[in-house]
Amino acid sequence: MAGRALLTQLAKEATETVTEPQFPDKSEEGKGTQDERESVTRGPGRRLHGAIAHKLGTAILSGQYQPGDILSGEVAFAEELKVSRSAYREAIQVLTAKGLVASRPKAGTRVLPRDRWNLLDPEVLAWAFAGEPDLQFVRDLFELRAVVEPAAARLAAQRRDKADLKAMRDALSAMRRHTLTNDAGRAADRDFHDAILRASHNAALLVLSASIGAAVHWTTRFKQRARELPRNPIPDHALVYEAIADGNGDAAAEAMGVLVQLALEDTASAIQAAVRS
Amino acid sequence: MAGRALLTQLAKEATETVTEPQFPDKSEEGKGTQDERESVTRGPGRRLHGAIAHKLGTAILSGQYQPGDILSGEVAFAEELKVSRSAYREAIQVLTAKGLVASRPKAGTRVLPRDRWNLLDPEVLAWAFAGEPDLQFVRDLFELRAVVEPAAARLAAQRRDKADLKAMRDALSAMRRHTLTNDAGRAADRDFHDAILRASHNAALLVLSASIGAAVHWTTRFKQRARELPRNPIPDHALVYEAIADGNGDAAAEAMGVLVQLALEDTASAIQAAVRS
DNA sequence: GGCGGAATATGTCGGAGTAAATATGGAGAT
DNA sequence: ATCTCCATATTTACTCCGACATATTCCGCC
Repeated sequence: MAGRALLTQLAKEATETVTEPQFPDKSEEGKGTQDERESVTRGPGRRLHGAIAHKLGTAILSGQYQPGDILSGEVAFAEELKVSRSAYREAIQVLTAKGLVASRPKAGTRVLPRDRWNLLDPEVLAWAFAGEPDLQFVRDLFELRAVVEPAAARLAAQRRDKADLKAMRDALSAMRRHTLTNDAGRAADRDFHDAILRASHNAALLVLSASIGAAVHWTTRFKQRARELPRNPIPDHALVYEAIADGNGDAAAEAMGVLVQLALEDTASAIQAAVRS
Repeated sequence: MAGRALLTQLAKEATETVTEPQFPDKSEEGKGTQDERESVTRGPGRRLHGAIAHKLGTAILSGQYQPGDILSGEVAFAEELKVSRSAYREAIQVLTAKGLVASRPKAGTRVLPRDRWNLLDPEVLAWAFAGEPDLQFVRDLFELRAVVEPAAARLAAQRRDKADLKAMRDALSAMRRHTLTNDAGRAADRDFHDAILRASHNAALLVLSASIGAAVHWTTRFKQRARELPRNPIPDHALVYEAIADGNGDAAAEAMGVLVQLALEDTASAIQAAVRS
């Protein structure tokens, strides 16, 4: 049962990518060379099929497998990964549920074309940003924010209740306390945007909060690298809050529009810097 | 092996979900009775775990299981369904991937709160509309359309290429030929909106096309019931096309805005009628 | 060229054993 | 006597294995 070695390696690679996003770990794709340091991190709470799904998902999102490619057969692939066929199959079911692959008897499991992928699924989003992110896709996500968030702010201005406003105030004060230079501050930023989406009282928009939040989180990594944080975002956020509190939908949409626009510019320049280096 | 009976029953139940937006198969099954229940009796390409996922998914979306509820254990539930634990587990993995449930050893499998559900996943959307649809959710989806589609039209006006315009023209002429009274016409309608989303050349927006398209498809069931189709939608659609062809983003967004607004009103009145009855 | 059988990969099954999280109980301290 | 803390027990999901069933595809046959 030497197969356990690779299993722990897989599990470690996939440590907590969804809820607590951290570095996508640069595990170097060590091929067969496995390191037998198992007891160090103990058993990561990760499930095996989740780890396999993560591995295959990132491989697909990074273009390692391209649409139309056919994966090796179940038995072969499972044996190669040193896992049982059951675990491999459950991982494939996850990928299938997210529209990444489809399998049919005799035909094998093939990667679906990109437009079938659920790119807004938080987990898929995490996989997309696990490696080198596609700059074009980052731009697309910001365009989505620029479309959705101002509209959500407008609705929020019309429908917010006291609890919504309190959530925004709390997030705002947390942002003031921690600033955006640390994790707590960035979490507060997410909470603020999430509170606005919630205040829109629209389930369909709220679902996008998870996707947008994930996108924001991953793109802030770029901003960190380029450690120029010239702008103080608090006044802009406060402006959005006050417009929503006043019930002024147009002003809220306008203020949120500039907010996203500024974030886009910051990120764009940060990406430029990253590309240049 | 007498358990097979329930299996085929499950498979049959799941045939109408049509998670393959690929080609709705232009033969259209011809059935005179306007779909109503297109359970074509035949459940061929359907997998067992897919059927179980459908059954549980609809049960959750319909509120039969509420957030926080704990499902019976694997062995018990699998035995109750007369399926193997493997099939049941693979179904659970699908639901987990879509954020509907989460399972942990000893704690069991519990239904997650609504805001963790991937409501925009096409399959989840289908489950949501499998039973009596939530009127509030329908309204939310139309608000999402009202937000996304005009913005997509504006981008499309700036970025469309010849192929995009051709796709729109083809869909438009197909709409003229078939009118919206039959499936072919409605499919052309979907194609038109899909072509616009594609012309925005934004992957994030395009993903919403599948969700929006599914939402449109399910809501049209209401419009069918209320068989009043007073408005001729062609001029409105043509207006959108011309604005995009002209590269006039503002006009395209404006025209698309009224289009969605009209669709919302039609659906609202149809729902009113349905509720009254 | 259409048709039917063989090959092959996915799909399904049942059981056994492992790992993890909760519940339980007891020992010691306050 | 009550509380805290820790070891243990138990329950449940997780993983593995080997076999059989089923559905497609492919190829030879008519």
